[in-house]
Amino acid sequence: MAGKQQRRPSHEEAEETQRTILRTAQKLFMEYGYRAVSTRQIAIACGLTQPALYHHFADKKALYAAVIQENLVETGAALERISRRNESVHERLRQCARYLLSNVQYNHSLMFHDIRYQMDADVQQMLGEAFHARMITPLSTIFEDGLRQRTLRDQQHGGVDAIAAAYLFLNVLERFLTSTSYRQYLTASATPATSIEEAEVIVHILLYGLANVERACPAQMLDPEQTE
Amino acid sequence: MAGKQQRRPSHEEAEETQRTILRTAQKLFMEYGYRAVSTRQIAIACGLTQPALYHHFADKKALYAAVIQENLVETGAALERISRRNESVHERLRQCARYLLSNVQYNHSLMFHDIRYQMDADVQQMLGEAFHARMITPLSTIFEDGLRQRTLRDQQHGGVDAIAAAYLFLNVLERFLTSTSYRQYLTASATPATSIEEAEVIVHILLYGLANVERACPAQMLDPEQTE
DNA sequence: CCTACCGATCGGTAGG
DNA sequence: CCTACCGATCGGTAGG
Repeated sequence: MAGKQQRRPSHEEAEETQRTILRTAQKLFMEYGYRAVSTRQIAIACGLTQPALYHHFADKKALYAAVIQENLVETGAALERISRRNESVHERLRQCARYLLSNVQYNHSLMFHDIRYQMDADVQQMLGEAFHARMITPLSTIFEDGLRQRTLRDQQHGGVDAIAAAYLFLNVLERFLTSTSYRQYLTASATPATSIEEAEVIVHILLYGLANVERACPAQMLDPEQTE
Repeated sequence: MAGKQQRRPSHEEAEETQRTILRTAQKLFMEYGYRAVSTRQIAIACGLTQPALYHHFADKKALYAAVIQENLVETGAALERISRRNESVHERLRQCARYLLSNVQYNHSLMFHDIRYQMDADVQQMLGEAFHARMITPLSTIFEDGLRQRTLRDQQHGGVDAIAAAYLFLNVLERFLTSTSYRQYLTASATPATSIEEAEVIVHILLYGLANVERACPAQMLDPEQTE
């Protein structure tokens, strides 16, 4: 197992190959989805033959799980770092939004769909926990700070709990990503925002909403009079 | 072509079969995605053999396009009806949210991904235009009313244009759908909201945000001082 | 609308 | 890490 002369790759080479596979597979899986990417496609993009992949990963599912896991760890580290900074809730959310808009190219919905429908139950469980620990937890600590400081509404005043806020934040972020891509291929409408501007708009809307506060009072809206 | 005795199905039977195929295919495509559903799976669920599908639809892509088209027309009719009512922006958005939460079981991200990566260019174009006409246009007319009345912020005051607002609305809606399903299988956290309650929460957050307005003033946030 | 069948492609294995 | 190859399944067609 220690590495033969020339035919067999050295330990370092094998490790580098593995990193190449992970990086390549990530790009393909995140763009096209699990089923739409074949093992041959990944291998060829890495300069390998298809069976060579099975030297590094047990099967296609294991490769996919490794890709997601690696991604969550990396993104999670960044979000945790930001969430611990000594800055306002608004500023930390803005920084998280910037990070995610710049560095996360994948579609969370697609990823979750693949995890749910293509992975086995044990892997689903594992990746679900990793997602919660790496993405939801750091974001929700920021929202908890806001709830504690009362700069955010609690559930009695039209707000949501910190966990739900974290999900909402991710959803709004992704939404913007997707809506610009809709628009690009639908009408090529002008949306020239940079990630920084986009992050600010998203956080602003999430915190303050679309309503003109001079005109409408949020408090009165909490008791809907179910008229159909 | 006028309909043979017993072997060949009558015109009416053929039409009913076609409706059955559309309904069945819709359920499967919307849940699992285009590639994950085989033509045999659809046929068996309809009580047919796989080649029989090709009597009603040219190929799998044409069937998928017909499913999406039918769906957009139906949903679009409901949204147009609501958008023309003589009620407040808030109330109409609430009703749209209720309708979509109750009647639209599909994942827009998945649908768009499939349209983008599995359909041919001409079908992409057609479905993209249908989506804009049936879903975005009715929603954006409601937001336009709000902008005209100045109950919604314009772009100079931290708002977005009516089209972007419509996309955002759909995104937030879908987000909530997805977040509850994340939570169901992640931690089984308590989120017992009905569609009606959920619709109200979503519209409220979209209009008024998560911030506690007694504490924070949205206006001052419009000039971000790019500190990293 | 069915039986029978095709070529292509898939994930994965044998064996070196 | 390659060559050679397998069984399964896919979308689609022929022909009645």
